[in-house]
Amino acid sequence: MSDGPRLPGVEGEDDEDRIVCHVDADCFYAACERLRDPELRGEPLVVGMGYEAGETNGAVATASYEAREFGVESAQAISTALERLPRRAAFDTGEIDDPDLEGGGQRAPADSSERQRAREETGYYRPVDMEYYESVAADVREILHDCADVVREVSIDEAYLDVTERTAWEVADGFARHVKDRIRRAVGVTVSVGVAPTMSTAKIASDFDKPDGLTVVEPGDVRAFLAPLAVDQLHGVGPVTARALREMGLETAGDVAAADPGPLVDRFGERGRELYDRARGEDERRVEPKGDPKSFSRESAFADPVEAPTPKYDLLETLAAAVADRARREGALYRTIGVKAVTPPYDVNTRERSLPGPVDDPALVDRIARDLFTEFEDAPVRKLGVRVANLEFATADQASLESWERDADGTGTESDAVAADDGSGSDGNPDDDRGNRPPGQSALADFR
DNA sequence: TCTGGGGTCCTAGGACCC
DNA sequence: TCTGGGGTCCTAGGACCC
Repeated sequence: MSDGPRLPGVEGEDDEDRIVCHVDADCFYAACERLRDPELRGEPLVVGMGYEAGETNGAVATASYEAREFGVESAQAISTALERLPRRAAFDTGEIDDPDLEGGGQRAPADSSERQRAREETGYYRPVDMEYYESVAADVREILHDCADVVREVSIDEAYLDVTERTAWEVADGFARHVKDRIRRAVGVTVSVGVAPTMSTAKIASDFDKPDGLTVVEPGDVRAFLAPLAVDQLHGVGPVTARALREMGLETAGDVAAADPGPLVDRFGERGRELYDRARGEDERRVEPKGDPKSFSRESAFADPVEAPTPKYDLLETLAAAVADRARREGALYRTIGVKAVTPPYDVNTRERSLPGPVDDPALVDRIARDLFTEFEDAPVRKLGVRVANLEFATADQASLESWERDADGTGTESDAVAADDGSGSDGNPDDDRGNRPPGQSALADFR
């Protein structure tokens, strides 16, 4: 950047010194539910995905800290969660009168203080309501963008901020406090914040003191901060890698940092190198806004494995339509269509097919998904998925060029280009583009 | 903990090309 | 004729993240 002379070796050192902030909302889904229903505040609360009121299907998306005390954990089956933390509603209606004896109504009514204690061993269950959470997240996002020059949103409840130009190490603590306070006052949810010179350390720092945490790790303290952490605290180390590392005698980030990187690379490939670097607090990644998505998918599980073909094809059709619709609303063309079939005990099978060129063609998604799925037609299936990938987000210019190219060789349809025009998809009505589709199928529909 | 849903990235083998 | 090497694309699976 600078035109001035630079000493070799220390070149760019100052330019590269960043201040990165990782902001992570605490139990975000639960916090949102409490926002619109204050009765839930301070109570054990479980938000379930694939869960419907009164049912036992699905998995825990978020458990409040109060619910975690009963052993309810993220990703747990709702049925398991219910064993540990029965429904408050069931208790209040007298359906159960002792959480330890769910379903056993034979007991004599307890006295009121005993009853009160029993009641406290139950909790609230709510189904996920993404639309509402998105609206809350949008308010948080607005504040984040106001607090930093560059923001990378990682998920609905998590973002990295490059705040190098907004603060300095000496006052980073106050800066982070300001971000937290603004979000709490304006939106009503608490976030945990980690500040560090790299993305990977900032991420760990935000997790360090949850909930409502604030941890600043200055450049000189990074190694000492990371050293005592268990290896599975490192981002990218899951159960499999953690076990492998322990087998190599590496228990903590400090052990990894002090290890010979050679064997790590031999065992884990490129990831081994990354692991080694991250454990040492080295991470060259810059905070950058998130680019276009790489794929869209929809999947759904059966309550029990299904063998009969018809319900499977019915679900497949629904998923295919939903994925194609999503792509169209987002203005994406796709060149690869795939299916996923999960068979007992839990074998994940994927099949995919790439097309000669990018399309927007719901009928084709349906046909290819069916075709790829025939292999599993008679197999017991617990879960199904449809995916489109190799996405292309055409600009208006590109769309007309594409249209021209494909019309020229006779393999395209005008509707592909029309649907790809990202200036038109703003109202999100999937039916809008239908009128532009010529009768019959696109030429590519003959591809198989 | 026997299992939701939506993503990303990496690896490895085979096909195919030059 | 049984033998190079490099590059890219495709597919399936796996690990991981929230």
